[in-house]
Amino acid sequence: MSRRSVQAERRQQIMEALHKCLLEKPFDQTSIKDIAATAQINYGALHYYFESKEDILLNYIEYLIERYKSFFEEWIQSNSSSMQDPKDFLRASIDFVHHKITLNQDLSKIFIEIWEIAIYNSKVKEKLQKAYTEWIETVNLAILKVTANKTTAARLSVGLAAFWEGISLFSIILDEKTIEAGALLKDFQEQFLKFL
Amino acid sequence: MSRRSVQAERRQQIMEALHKCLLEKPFDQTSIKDIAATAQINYGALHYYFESKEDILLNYIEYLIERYKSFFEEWIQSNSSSMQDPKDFLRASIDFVHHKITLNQDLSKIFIEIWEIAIYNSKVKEKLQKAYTEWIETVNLAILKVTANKTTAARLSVGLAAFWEGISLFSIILDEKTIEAGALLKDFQEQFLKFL
Amino acid sequence: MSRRSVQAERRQQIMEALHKCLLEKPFDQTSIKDIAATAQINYGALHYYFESKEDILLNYIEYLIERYKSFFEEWIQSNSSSMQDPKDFLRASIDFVHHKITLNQDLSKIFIEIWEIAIYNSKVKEKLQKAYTEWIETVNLAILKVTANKTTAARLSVGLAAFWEGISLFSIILDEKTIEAGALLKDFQEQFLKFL
Amino acid sequence: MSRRSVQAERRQQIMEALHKCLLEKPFDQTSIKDIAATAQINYGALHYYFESKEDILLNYIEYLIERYKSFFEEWIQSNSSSMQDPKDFLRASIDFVHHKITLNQDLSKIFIEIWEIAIYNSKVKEKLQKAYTEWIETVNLAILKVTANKTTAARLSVGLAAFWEGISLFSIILDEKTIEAGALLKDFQEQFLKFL
DNA sequence: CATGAATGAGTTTTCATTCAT
DNA sequence: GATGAATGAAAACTCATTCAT
Repeated sequence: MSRRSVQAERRQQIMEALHKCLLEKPFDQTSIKDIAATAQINYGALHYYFESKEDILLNYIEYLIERYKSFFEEWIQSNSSSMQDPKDFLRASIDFVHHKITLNQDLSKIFIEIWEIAIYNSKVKEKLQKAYTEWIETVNLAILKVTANKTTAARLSVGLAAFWEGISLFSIILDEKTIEAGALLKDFQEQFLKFL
Repeated sequence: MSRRSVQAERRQQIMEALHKCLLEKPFDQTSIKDIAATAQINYGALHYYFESKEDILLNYIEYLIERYKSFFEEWIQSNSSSMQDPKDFLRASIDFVHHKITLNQDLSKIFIEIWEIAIYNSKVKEKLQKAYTEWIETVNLAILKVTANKTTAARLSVGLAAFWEGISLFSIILDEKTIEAGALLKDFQEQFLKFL
Repeated sequence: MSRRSVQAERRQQIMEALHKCLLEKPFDQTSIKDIAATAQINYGALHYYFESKEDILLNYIEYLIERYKSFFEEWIQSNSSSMQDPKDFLRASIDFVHHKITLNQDLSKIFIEIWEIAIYNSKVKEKLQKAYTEWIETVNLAILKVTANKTTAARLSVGLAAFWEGISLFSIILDEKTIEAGALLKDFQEQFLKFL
Repeated sequence: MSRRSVQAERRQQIMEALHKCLLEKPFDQTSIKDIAATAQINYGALHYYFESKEDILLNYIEYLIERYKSFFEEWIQSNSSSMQDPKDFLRASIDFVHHKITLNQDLSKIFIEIWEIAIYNSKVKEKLQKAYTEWIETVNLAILKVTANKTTAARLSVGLAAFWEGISLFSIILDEKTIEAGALLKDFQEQFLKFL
């Protein structure tokens, strides 16, 4: 394997290690040694692949966002041709988001962690801003395939994203009985599609 | 001043100091000395008034929740008599929530901080669960004054709370231009009231 | 009650509180608040009755030694007249020492604590020196009632005291099976009496 | 020097530093910084080589016991062949114990420190139990070479060890004039050998 | 006399980072 | 490139003692 790819491989390992660590402990309480041990890499070497602990985090956030972006795009690619009715396709897309993103508890946990860091760290904040802005725009474009009203689409896309975000939060901390997240999402989805 | 109230006064001071600190730094990066300095209290004394740093946090969360609960209840008390139409009253209540809670940026920041801690700390998680369950129930009762459909009310209350939570998150990090939070909330509010 | 006796009463309470505390924790790990709480006295008041934590300890050591000295002397007083044969009386005295002192586990623990402090604290060391010197002299006088040989008596008294001290140590830490302290003491006692 | 031996070297240094420190101050009053300074090692590094302060102590106790065990065994090795009469050999062995162990004041001090810690710390207690049980067994085996009576040997070995322990205590705190430890030990030794 | 609030030095421990090998 | 030894700042927490009320 070339140097380049050894480097890339190691960085990938470290990203995945941080991902695992964040499921256990907040970033602040995760030590460089924890990450190294999880990645099965010498802890001194982390500073060879990344400048600092913050640098690891910043790269991780990009990695995570990229991962889910391409995950969603791949799904779009492989499903867009199979459905004729744009409304059906929108419904299927929303279903995908619900199950793979909104109700993905690990992901939700990690996103809260990132939101929290973003509040006090402007570099992280920027990355999060960019990601959510793009995400809302993606939703917007999807809606525009079903309605011609730009104002409505813009507003709905923000509202929908916000609603998903809130459900994602609730589904981690509240009892499933209290929120019945799945059914609730389904209900709102139908109302929303009717509305268009 | 009596001993009893010195005690209470100091604890109050400490709560407010932590509040200020959390607007600047995450809890983990806020040292006991930071809190003490902000409260203008000797740092050793913090362990006189509270058992540990975690104890301060737990008390703070209760204090914060209690503060906003009574804030909301007071508003209800002083406005419930002035409005005849329950729908008007619901609209006014929602307006109050939007402006004083959902779009209160300081509060939103601190709540994200608490959410994050809750993920890894079960005591904090319990407190948050209780607070949100009560909050959703409050919203539910308000809705039940306007509709007789219990299932709808239950689901709407969770959905509304989640939507507010999401908007609250977005309003801290995203550009006001992107989300136009105020107008968005207003729009959804009207749709929502029409729906009932 | 007069002031004098209130003062004396409180000091007595504190001595007994320290005694209880030392059965739980070493002196260094016993805080002034622990002692005060055990004595059911305000912790600030301890400095009214004693100058410092060390002062409490010094007084306690004297109190403890005095207590066991008079305990032993009272026994001597009430039993000396009932026995004619000095050898029988010596045997009975040794029995008393074995059961009430050497094999008194609480006392042994506290004495190890005091020995340890004495090594590094000259004031405590002095008190311990005095107490053991007197103790050895008491044993010496008892032996002299049975033998006329002064050199033998002097040497035996030190040896006997040392042996008791060692058994006292062993009986706290080693299994009763390993040392069979009671039987061992009895055995040696008989050898010792035969020897005289 | 290899990494492996740097590790071992440092641990050794730390053990010796604690040994020196314990001659000055009790363990509780010896700070991690004191030990580090004595070992001429950075204080943060102590936690690199040992888990905690208690871990250092536990390792030290093992190190100390091991040191004296092998010290004694080496002496046995090099002297066992030169003496024909087992009684002479026993006498010589006891002489060795008297001078190198019982009357070794530094060692006695440190052992009192360890005894004291053992009372309140079960891990230390275990180590001490094991060490003394082995020690008594060693003495027992030595006596069995001179007498066939197992019960006597067992009892004598405990008694002898206890006596030495007591003399060791006394020799630290009492005046040499009062106890004449050397002569006393010699006397008892002869009585003891006669007895066998 | 009694109370308990306040002080701040001191403790153990953690950890990102550096750097010699 | 890889390793792990070393550094020292900073954290939470404890506590004897003082002193105003």
